[in-house]
Amino acid sequence: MEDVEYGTPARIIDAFARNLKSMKPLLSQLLCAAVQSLQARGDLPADADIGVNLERTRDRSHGDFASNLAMVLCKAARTKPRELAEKLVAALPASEQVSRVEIAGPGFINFFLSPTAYHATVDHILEQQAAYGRSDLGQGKSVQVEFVSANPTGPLHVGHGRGAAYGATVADLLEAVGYKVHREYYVNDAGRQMDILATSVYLRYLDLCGEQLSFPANGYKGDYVWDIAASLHRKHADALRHPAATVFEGVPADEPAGGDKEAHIDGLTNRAKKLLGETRYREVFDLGLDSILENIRRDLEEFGVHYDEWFSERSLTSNDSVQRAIQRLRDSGHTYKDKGALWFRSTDYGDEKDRVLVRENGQSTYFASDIAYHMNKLERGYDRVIDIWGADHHGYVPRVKAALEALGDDADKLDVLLVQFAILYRGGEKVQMSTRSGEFVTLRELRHEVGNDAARFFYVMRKCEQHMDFDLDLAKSQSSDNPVYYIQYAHARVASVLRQLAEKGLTWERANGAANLHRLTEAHEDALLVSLSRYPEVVETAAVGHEPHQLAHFLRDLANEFHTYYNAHQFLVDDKGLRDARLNLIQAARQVIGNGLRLLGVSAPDSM
RNA sequence: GCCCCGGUAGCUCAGUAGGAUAGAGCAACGGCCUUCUAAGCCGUGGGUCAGGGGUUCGAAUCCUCUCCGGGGCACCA
Repeated sequence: MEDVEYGTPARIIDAFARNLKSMKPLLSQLLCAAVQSLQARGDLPADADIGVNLERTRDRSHGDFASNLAMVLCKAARTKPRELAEKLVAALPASEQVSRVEIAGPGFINFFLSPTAYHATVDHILEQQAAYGRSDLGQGKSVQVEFVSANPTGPLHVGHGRGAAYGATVADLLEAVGYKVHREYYVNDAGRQMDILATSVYLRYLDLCGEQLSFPANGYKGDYVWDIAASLHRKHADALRHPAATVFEGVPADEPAGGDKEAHIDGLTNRAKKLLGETRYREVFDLGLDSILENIRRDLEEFGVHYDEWFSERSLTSNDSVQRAIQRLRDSGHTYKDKGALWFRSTDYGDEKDRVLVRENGQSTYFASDIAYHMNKLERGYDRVIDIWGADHHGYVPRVKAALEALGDDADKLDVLLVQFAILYRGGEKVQMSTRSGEFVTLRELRHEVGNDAARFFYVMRKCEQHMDFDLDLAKSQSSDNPVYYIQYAHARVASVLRQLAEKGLTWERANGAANLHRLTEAHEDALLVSLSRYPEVVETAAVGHEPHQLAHFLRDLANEFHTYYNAHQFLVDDKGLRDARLNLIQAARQVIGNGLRLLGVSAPDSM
């Protein structure tokens, strides 16, 4: 290691730095200036690509930030990395925020920040409060985030919960870093599954009327179907009743009777439509749709997951979007007819096989609706479109992208984020679930069991492509083993200290604390200061990478540093200067923990 | 068969666009409460980063092959 004298003061850069909310951009500016001056002297080619080259050090002896710039650019400069590093360091403008610069190892440039820089962070946090950590990285670009979008054929279950928590947090993170976010739920309010729901409701209704019938193998068997049927019966009494024998007349046999369960349920749907007539059938259908959708909305709302728009699939048919999308694909020559169906030649765009747009029976497919929906999204002019799907839909990605390309749209504007399943564990045992039989744990049951805070946090604790083991016992436990309580407790502890202060008849003077920040020289205080200054970087990384787990882990670490500090040092000391400085620091910690938890949709209580 | 995701400490997982000695929490073991909440803190042990080969100054990270686990391959939604 060696110290190198570096350049002339550049007041412009420090003036700029005072307006910055975090330190990393300042150092990037300094490095840029150094590169430019080497370029001006001809020591570096003018087209040298700088890129991202600044990172937090893992080891404090390497300073606060390290840059591998010299190693990256040494080929272009045709010099050894360490020689280039020395030239770069010599060309670095001076800054109040930087106390020392070192060259180390193969050619790392290590930056040691001055205590002033960290003290400025505390001031920033206390001034900006809830705004600390927000940025304008996204520059107001618009992004649409579609998530959950579960079929309204039953209540949300724990699998949807992960998509809900993940999607909501990704959306909030993007908003925090300056994107204009539109949150949307795509309501599959058309199609065969909804017909099956309507038929299931109707059959349960007939049962309530006193008809004897055997419920179809492929019908929806959940209790909520009985509830909807009961509403239907309250409203219409026996007015919609037809003899079971009439309803089942001419319907193909069900599976248990050696028939085809699909043909059986479709046959029942057709009978229901015929016997009830268009209007009354639609009434049954809409009663099912509306009550389930209302249930889903309430569930998500209670979970702290809010939407700007509930987009109806049916609207795509009624306003001819589907027809228009299909027509555009036909006009551009990407379709063909085969076996009575209209096919989209998605294999031209890398899909495994071609896909049907319009079935032999004249009905357009779900895929056709989805093309129209994505066409609609892009027509609305978003800069980016994000779809969050369950991992079981991954095979669907290539064909949607293929369709967008065939339409002449920019498929790269679409990001599809796939969320893996969550497996629940209770008492060390896997909780068995089966959607078919209607035996699944609902999101509501989960929320009631472990609480919203734990559920939100646990769902985003793992990166989305990881299969997740959700430990219900841990989520419920009120101990330090539970990261949610651990973090919330740190927040509450600060509030508690301030209450103690008041009880002792003392007051906290922020300005005095700010003037005494140089008294914070303990190793624990230093560690806390570093973490607090990292927060904006963490939010940006988490937002840009769609990785809420980064924030969850950061908060756990920050809470740990706070608890460690709490145990090692008394805050409410007699020395007023030191006391106020410490109060500034821990209040800043409370603010950052609170800001982070809010982004994750978790509450930050002042007492527990 | 083809495609996607994963394989890091006994368990659950991080590892920030290849970087410096691979980390955390549980679990195990040993300590710390007359003092701001012990819902907390400190210490100890623990690793063939699934395995082989390659790319380069440098690989848990990139390429390739093999093995293991999960998921997907509809004129369903």
